[in-house]
Amino acid sequence: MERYDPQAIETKWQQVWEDEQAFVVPNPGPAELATHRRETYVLEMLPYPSGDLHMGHTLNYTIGDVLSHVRRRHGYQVLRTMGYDAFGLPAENAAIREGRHPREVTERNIAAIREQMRRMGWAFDWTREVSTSDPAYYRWTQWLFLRFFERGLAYRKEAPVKWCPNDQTVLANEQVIDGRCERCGAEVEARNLTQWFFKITDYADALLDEMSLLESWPERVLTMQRNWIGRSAGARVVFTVDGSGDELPVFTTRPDTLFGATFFVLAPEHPLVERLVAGSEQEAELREYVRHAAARSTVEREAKEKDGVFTGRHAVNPVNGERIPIWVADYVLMEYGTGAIMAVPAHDERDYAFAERYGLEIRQVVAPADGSEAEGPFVAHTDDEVLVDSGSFTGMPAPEAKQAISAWLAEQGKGEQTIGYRLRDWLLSRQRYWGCPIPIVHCSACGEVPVPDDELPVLLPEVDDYLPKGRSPIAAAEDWVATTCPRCGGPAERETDTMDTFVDSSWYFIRYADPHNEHEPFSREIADYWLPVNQYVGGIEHAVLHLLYARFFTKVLQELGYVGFREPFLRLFNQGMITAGGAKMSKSKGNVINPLVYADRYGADAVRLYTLFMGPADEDMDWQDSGIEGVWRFLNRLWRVALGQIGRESPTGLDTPLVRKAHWAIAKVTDDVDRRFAFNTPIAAVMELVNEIQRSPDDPAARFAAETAVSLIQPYAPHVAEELWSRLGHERLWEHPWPIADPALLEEDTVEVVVQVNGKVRDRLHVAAGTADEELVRRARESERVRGHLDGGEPRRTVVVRDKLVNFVV
RNA sequence: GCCGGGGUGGCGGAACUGGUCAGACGCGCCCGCCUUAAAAGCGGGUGUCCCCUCGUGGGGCAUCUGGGUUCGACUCCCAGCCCCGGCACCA
Repeated sequence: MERYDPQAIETKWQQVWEDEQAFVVPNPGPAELATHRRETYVLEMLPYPSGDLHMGHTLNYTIGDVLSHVRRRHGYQVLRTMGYDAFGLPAENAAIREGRHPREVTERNIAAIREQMRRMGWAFDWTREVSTSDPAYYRWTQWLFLRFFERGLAYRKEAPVKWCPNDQTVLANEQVIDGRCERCGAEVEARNLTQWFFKITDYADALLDEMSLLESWPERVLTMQRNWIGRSAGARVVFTVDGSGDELPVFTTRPDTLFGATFFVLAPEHPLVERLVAGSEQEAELREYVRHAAARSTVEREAKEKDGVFTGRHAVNPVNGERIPIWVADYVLMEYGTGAIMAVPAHDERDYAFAERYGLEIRQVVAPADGSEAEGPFVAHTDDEVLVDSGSFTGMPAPEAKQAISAWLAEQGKGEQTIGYRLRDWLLSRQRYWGCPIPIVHCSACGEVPVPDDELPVLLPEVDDYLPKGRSPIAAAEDWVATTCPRCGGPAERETDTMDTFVDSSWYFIRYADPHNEHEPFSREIADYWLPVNQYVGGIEHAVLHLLYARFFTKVLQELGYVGFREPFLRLFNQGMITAGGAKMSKSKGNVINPLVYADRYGADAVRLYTLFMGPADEDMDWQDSGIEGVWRFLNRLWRVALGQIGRESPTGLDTPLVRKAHWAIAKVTDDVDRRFAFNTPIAAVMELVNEIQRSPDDPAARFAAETAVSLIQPYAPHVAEELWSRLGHERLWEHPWPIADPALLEEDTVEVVVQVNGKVRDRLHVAAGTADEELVRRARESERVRGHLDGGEPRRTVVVRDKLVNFVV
């Protein structure tokens, strides 16, 4: 018999699919737009095009492939394509290293990864491919930016960044180690830079509340997004600086503890610090503390013990006029709330630790209603607490006091009830070359002026050096920077920052619907036809940023009238990580598994099959070479079993054990994929079927069973399935209707009923399905084995589950 | 610390809404067939302990630990231990 030769088979069918445009799905015509076909959109996260396809991609796209093949064969038009998140730092670094243009590096990598993806046989509509670094794409990223700008959702403000004075570059938090630059070791400085932001904070509530519109997202992702947004109800309370009367607003979730505020703390970055200490005896010490705090990484700030410096000044508590000392301490963050807190050491652990260290007063103002004493900070927060030592609010239950004190403050004009968020605006400026240019012109007369739509795209200029030198590398292109103001015609300068690549990937899934549109980013009709995405598949690492930004973009686009939906991704599936030897794959560990190496040895089908057979796709899985050999053997067995059926009859209307096994497998595979998102157990089911066929050479339904096995394995191993299908005399399995299990063949005529005594199985009965309870009990009591365990006594109780068991309790 | 997910044979895992002696499927290992031999393939066995008249025998114990609910628990509840992931001076 001819041997299974995956390489030849895979090359052959990949060519057929390409020639036949098998997975190309055209956009609907005007008539179809109105009626809506049976369509669905399966999307996998846009890959960054590094040169090599890795295991994460392989798992991601194989899951998507199974889902889309099954849906296509259920009769859906399936939109599914591929693209590249092609801007970004790695290409820029490679370009610097290799002395080439980032575009060249990126194009080379795209060509390589595209080839590798084709080698794996994934069914994408390649005619819809997009690349975010393509001017035909980023033109529309710029166009969308301008719409955000017009709406006041893109704005500039000064924001502190970590700065390496030696490398002349902005550092991300994770690039700062012990206050020093990760690369050169220079002491990091804080620096203020005017940068672009998106006003995502305006959408904090929508991003939280509209989670209810999602059909099925993993709970852990929703939780992470909720925590990230961090909404908490509280009050704004305005303290004042004693003497100057400067206002010091704070945000607190515990207005009920206002009478317990015994000191006040400012973040080191707080703008008022400078003025408070100017000329005081604490000035030198404070400056030193502030300078040091600024250079510290957040990680370091968290790890160290709480410390701070007294400013010598005092704040006035609006509720009782009390003077309390103002300290500066880096446990207060400028980014959250107002950058200042009222410290209530009796009811907050951090304030308590600080107060203990510096001997500050600790005054309890909330107590359990039962009068019990608390040790340390009393932070317990239950509904049966009452206020003590709190002026006219004394004795009031804490929840009520929160309202009452907030209301009182509002009356006095000293505060109000409010809501705080952890979420901050999205800083989108990057002082980098390889990104989408921000289409803004700075004019000394007119200010920030948008580049007119008909001048888009603003193309990246050519420069010699991609290293940042205290400003974006683009700034070196002086001829490009110098321009005229679109509004007044006077001399002006182009914005030289580029956009965060998360902007590029916040709308690509809509572009996929209408990728060649030259007049607009996408047609609303076509977008609304395909979207929202029915099934999104990707890694958990994007649980917050990408998914949150894409949700934000979609809401804005809906409000601008460009799309008719509020949420982009109705269902989300997060795949687990594939490890090797129990450890995350990394070059430094030398344990990277290259899927292409295995595809060369065992074929792409075996690699696809094994990545899903390893375990539940949403959990981490460990790669084992012996495992892929197992699926390789299975494919060989399937090959022999199927070829053995060529020329054999396939009578209809049979009811044999193999027919029943085949229908069982159909039901199992279909339910597992469609309902459970389980991809490992369907493979096991087909294995069982194939084993069964092999053991029943004389069953007249052997051919039917073999064809069913081939049909069911197609979404996983499409090449070998297609080859066998064609050798069995059929064609185009990829569009052949998905098999349907016959319910009559799933029901068993006779069932095995277990007979238990006190929950322990003592015998088994083979009876007709649906046998009446009384009959079951009668037969069970006749059993020798059961009688032995009943000891002649009468059962105290008898439990019967029809078709399953009889349990005697004695 | 908080949030989320886990803990089942030698290994990866199955058991979906509490119900057929838990362990499908695959790996590994053992025995056999085929072969001059090997590879491949095929057949059989494989949680653990005990008893025996050794068989298509009988029994005990087993899903991290300890309790509980139930006729019946891998599955539900309580307490604890361990592992993985995420977040975190968030006021």
